[in-house]
Amino acid sequence: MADTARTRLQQAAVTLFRDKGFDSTTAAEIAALAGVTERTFFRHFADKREVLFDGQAVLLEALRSAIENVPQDVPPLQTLFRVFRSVVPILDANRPFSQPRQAVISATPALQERELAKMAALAEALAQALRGRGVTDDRATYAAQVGMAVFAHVTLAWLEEATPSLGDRLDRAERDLADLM
Amino acid sequence: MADTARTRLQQAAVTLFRDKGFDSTTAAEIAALAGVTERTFFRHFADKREVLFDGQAVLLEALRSAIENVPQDVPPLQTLFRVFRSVVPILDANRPFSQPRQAVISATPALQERELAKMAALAEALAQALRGRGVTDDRATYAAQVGMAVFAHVTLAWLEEATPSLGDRLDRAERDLADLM
DNA sequence: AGCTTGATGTCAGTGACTGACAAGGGGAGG
DNA sequence: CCTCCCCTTGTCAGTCACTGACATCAAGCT
Repeated sequence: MADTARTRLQQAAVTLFRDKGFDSTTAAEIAALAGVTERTFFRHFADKREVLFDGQAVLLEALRSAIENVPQDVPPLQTLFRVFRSVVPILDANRPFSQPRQAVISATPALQERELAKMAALAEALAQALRGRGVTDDRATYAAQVGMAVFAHVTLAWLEEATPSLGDRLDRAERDLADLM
Repeated sequence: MADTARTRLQQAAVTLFRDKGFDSTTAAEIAALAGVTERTFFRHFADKREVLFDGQAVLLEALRSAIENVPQDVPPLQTLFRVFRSVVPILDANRPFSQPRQAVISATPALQERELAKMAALAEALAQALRGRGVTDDRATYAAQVGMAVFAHVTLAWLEEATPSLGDRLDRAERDLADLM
């Protein structure tokens, strides 16, 4: 988290996106506010949207490793809920940063699109992990997608409104899901 | 489906994307092949990707109206599966067009991103419809997302490989889903 | 000191997309 | 038949996202 060009760019981006909106801030403006050139911006981030989606990589690794600590005999969906609960502390710690970021995303269709892509990647990673634990191909896909859908919806609601807590919301979601079947 | 500029643009786009790839075909090339100017392309489609995502609107309406014909007392997920089965004939009829289109999408990350966004919109529409039938807010969201995830996965697999039929695949998916819980 | 490596700056170019304005063609009403 | 109007398209100029090629410069290694 040093004061590197990369992190300055990320902070500048959130600030400008929040103040002027995503569409009407140029990559050059972000770079200027961060004290670098536009070219440097694109060296750090593949495109203008990507500047907001770095945490996903961290989250992905957290989820990947968390899944290892769940006994193999726990059924797939239940496994995922345990994994989600295990990353709650991380999300809690990041809420101050995540909240304004999510506000920007929620206000910008182009960014929501990217977020969906990231969620899909996360879901695919979870599915892979489940397959590694002996879950059938399709079932792993379904479990991962269902899990991610719930996880995304719950965290989004929790970023808009801090209470109830993430844990409580997950409990409730798990019950809702059970009712559904 | 007349021979309008719009449809010519769509056909030209699929052709060129298939032959040269999405990234290395320009909007101007598509327009030229369709016999119009680049400006006309962007009058018909908000952006270069959107030229491939028109059918979604038709599908959405089909799903919307199909849901009306399911008795209110059928539980949510089961409702959705009935709805999906009811649009199978439409999808069957469109397979010749959908298949090459999907091949292009599957080969292009930028297009997959857009497809996810369209699916999310479809899911939201289904959720709305379910809420209109008295399903609780969150449960409607979950049911719709679960349903769409399965529907998307099933149709994708079916576009890659025509047999088993869509109906059979839906049956199997429904069973897989039940197992999951 | 000399060399290498990684991050940054500079510059020129391509292509997606937009706004403003003009032009043509067919249909409705006189 | 003429005229007005609307809808679609063409033209042109401009902004901005993004890229490749090359130069610079500081930090660490030998």
